[in-house]
Amino acid sequence: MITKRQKLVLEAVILDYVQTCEPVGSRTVARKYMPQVSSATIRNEMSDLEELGYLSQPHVSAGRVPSDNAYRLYVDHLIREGLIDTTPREDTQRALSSRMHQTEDVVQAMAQALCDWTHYTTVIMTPRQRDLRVSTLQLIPLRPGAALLVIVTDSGIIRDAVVNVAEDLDADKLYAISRVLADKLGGKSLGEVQGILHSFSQFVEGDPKVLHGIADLARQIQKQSSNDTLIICGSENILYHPEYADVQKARRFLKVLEDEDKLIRLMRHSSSEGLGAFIGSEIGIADLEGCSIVTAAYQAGKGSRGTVSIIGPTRMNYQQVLQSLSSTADMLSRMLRRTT
Amino acid sequence: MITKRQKLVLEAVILDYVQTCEPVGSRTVARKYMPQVSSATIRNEMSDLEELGYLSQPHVSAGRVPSDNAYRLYVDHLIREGLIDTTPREDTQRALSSRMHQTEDVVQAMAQALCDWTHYTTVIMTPRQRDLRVSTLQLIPLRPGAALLVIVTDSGIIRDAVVNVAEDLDADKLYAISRVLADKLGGKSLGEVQGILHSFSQFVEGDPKVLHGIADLARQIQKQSSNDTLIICGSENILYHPEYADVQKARRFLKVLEDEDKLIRLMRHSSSEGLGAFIGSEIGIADLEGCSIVTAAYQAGKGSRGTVSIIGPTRMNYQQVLQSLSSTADMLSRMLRRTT
DNA sequence: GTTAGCACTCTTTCGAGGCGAGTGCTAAAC
DNA sequence: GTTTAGCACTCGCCTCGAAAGAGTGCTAAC
Repeated sequence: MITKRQKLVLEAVILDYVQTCEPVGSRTVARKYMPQVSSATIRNEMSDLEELGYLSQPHVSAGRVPSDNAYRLYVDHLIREGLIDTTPREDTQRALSSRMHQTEDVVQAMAQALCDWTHYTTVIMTPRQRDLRVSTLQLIPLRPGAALLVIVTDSGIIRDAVVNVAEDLDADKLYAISRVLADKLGGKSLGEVQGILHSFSQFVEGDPKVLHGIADLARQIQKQSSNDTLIICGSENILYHPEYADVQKARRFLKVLEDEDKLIRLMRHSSSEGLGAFIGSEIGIADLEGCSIVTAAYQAGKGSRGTVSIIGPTRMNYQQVLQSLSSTADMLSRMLRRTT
Repeated sequence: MITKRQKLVLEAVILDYVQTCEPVGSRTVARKYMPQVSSATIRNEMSDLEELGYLSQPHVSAGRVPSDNAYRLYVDHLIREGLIDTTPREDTQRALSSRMHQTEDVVQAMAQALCDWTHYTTVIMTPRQRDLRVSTLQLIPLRPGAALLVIVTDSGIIRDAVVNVAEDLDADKLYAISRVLADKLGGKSLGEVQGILHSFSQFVEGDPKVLHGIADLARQIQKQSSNDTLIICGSENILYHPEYADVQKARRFLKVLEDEDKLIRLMRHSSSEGLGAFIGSEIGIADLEGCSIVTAAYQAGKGSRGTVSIIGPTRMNYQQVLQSLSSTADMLSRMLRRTT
């Protein structure tokens, strides 16, 4: 077990290291954080903390650097002790109040606010679309043989896809079909919609071209609903941090952000609700060595969960990040419930 | 006037410098590009070229580096002599053939292909939306008092906006209104639509709430149509180039790309048709020092012009870039004409 | 248990010296 | 008159070594 004073020393090291990105020496801790004891005492404590695996020395005559374990302890402490204040920041609220109606614009704006404020990279995953429920849908004529299918879901997310339809369908006929479809499909999740559409094409009698159109539509929905959407914002922020003074490293970081599938898999693994964090090697991606990912889950409609997360160097201001994420997730949940 | 052989030397310096990013010495030019003459001869030519302002030396015992003027000469030469082959690359065609119907997806895919292939940053400006013509439109009920307006334009670009409508309008009523509106507005440009809608709200008698909805709609269209859209792709590619080994510089570069307004103004100034280039200081943005922007214009529908451009270090493979841009613009023009 | 003192280690910084690349100039050759 | 060989000169870059500085661990005293 770790003593009270060791905790204090550890916290001091973390705070100072987060600020300066330089190994922290015993004298610094004593002077800036714990003036009541001498540097020699701190030195002893630090030596013990190193043995416990919470600190390490880049080299023998340098100060100490917190380990992944140290950050873990610190973050768990922050979360458990409820030191996170979810009051949203002013500018996030301003972004929201500028009366944007369309969900995805709002999410985009929040991502932007988040990464402006934290100077890290923001990734928001919108919920798996198969879990979204159809609120209404409509077919709009584009050109002979093609129509635009617009699906409005319960959380306000709008999806559109171009589908092939029979050549002879005009606007009125498409509208009639839309009404029937909307009637049958309203309230169903996008996942269910596929199955229903397939059974349609087996049982309904009618123009084979229309049936072809319906199958096409099912396929499009399948395609649309099977992937979650990621909104990535401020990836260039990584260049602000001295850990990434090496361009090679920055490039590898940005490369990972391009691989959306990998990120999505990662986000899905994050703690099922509330706040969570992957610290350093916990991420399990070699190219993200030295990074942490902090995530917060939000609810969109019933049962479908999205995450909002921040990726930055392990040496990260966890307090600030947890706070921002927490309030953002909170607002997102409230917003997306509102439109249900 | 510049002699034939000076041109050859200049071209050799440019080609070698573009490849290596190192000052080019006389011996290198003689050995690799002009084995028929000696390095001393090249040395004399280079000295003259420096006097003419086409070459410069980073320091006295280094090789020569081409100046902005040199690139200008070279690019003008390439364009004027018709050395640009517009045959599209295979993978660009593949991206297109993967049957994407929606214009914006196609444009996105082309941007991606372009920056994968060139390793520079691609910026595509879609045409000013006020010039787009309405093909059809439809109002879709979202919730009481709000509807989604979907406008399909002649070039296949789809715009949607949430508008406030009277509370008592159900799907059928909205559809009826849509038909009337589509009838009145079809073929008009988005710019004209605003005016027409305003005159509506003065002359049509009816439910004031509907009128309010129409005014709201006009405002939304105004907002949507007044800004051009930029698609930026591969901004992190800049990190691949040794000029940007300095993180500070890379950051400034990425910062400029975030300022869309500035970019749009720049794109608008580019040569009104065909190929054009801003080389180095011609750009006129301090933070883009050492960069060039090459642009190609494309037509989308009648009268509305978009540009596709590539931003990279001044030391850029202009031949390749001009070629890729030219063929991409060509394909875009053809594609967007098709859907008219 | 805490602290002062001190020897020790290791990085960082700075300057000197040598190396190499490339030039400009001169004089000779074509 | 143009081209070429030869040579002295310049200047950036690399390496090496010494000095400085930061921080530790240990010991002995409080």
